[in-house]
Amino acid sequence: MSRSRPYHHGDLRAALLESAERTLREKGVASLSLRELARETGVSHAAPGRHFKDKRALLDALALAGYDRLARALEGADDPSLPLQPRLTALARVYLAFAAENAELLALMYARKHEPGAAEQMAAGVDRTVGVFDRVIADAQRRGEIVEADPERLTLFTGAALHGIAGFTVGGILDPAEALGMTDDLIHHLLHGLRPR
Amino acid sequence: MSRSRPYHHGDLRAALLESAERTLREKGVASLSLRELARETGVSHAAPGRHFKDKRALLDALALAGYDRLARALEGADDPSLPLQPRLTALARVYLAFAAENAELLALMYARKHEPGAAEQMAAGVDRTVGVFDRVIADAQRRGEIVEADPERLTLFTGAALHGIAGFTVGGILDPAEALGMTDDLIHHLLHGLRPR
DNA sequence: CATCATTGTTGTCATCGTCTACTTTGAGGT
DNA sequence: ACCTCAAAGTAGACGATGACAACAATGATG
Repeated sequence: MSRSRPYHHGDLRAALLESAERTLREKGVASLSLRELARETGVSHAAPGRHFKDKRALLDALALAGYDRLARALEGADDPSLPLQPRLTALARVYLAFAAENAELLALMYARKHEPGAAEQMAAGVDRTVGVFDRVIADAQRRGEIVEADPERLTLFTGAALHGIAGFTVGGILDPAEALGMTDDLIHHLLHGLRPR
Repeated sequence: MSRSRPYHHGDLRAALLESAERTLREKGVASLSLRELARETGVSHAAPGRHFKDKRALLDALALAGYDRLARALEGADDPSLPLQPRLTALARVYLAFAAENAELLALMYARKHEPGAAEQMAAGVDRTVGVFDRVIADAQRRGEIVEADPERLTLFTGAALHGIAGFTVGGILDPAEALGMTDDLIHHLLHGLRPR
């Protein structure tokens, strides 16, 4: 007796998200279709509509989950007892590794277009990620390890340096492994500047 | 007598590209359809196929044109007689302004997926853009204005800082005007580092 | 002026996202 | 134990899209 799948899936929402992330990783966002997703999951083509109002809603959910994973990884890798340079280098490595392993997802996370409601949640995700770096900068400034200047701006610049390198790897301009390999150097130049001392 | 348009358009390819870029700027890449483009241009839905094998081929052409404009702007703004800091600041301003005015296009330019053939041309576009910064760094290093280190890597880091900020504005995290306003500061910190001297 | 590659056109196809109407299911109240 | 009913799934339809094929107009070249 082919015990055909029960009418109700159980946790279709999670299954869809999981399948979507795999497709995203393997074939890119362009070839991610709700119908194909439904097929893979063994439900009808309209079933995803019960859990995601839109295709964008699904992508937003994916991005949100991405922010959560990234923030967790960063928070887990932050050791406040370390001096500035090694502390920041460790975080940079985590960020660049995440970028290398989740290139398409990261693009989604930083994408402009979101569902009206999700924009705020997205901002929260950004804040949580940025928060880690904020603390590092603030701590360092308190210890006099960093120049006196608007800390928010310093965080932004630090983030920009990382995000820029990540963007190069995502775009295929830079090999991910190579990017990881130059992390030490990147943080060194960020802290010491390009000018001779 | 409605002198109906001649059978041959004259320069459909250029017209399509122009129309495509306007749509890209106004409504984003997601709502850019070949058929809609054909309608706007007053040709049949299959006509674009004569000039662009693919939708991606059109997007690639758009990106290529973008690289050309960006490189021109940078090359035009580079004044080799200036000392490092103002020279680099001027270039940074041009880059950030381009990013602000061509957000969607820039995303296309840095996109991963390109038509097999176009990838090399794309790389050439990157090289030309990077070349400007390469020269600045090399000149400065020759004059001792910059630390002794692999110049290619220094260029990469400089580009990363800029690209990161640009990415933030493209993603809507940072206001374009605000980004432009902090250009001086950005270059200052890039050159002098975050550590106190 | 005949030829014929270019550049258009029309028609068709599979796929997609979304909507609506219908069906199955199972949890909660009585 | 039964009823009710909202949640979650299904089937079918619609309009739009990208791609392709077969055909038609055009105009440059010989």
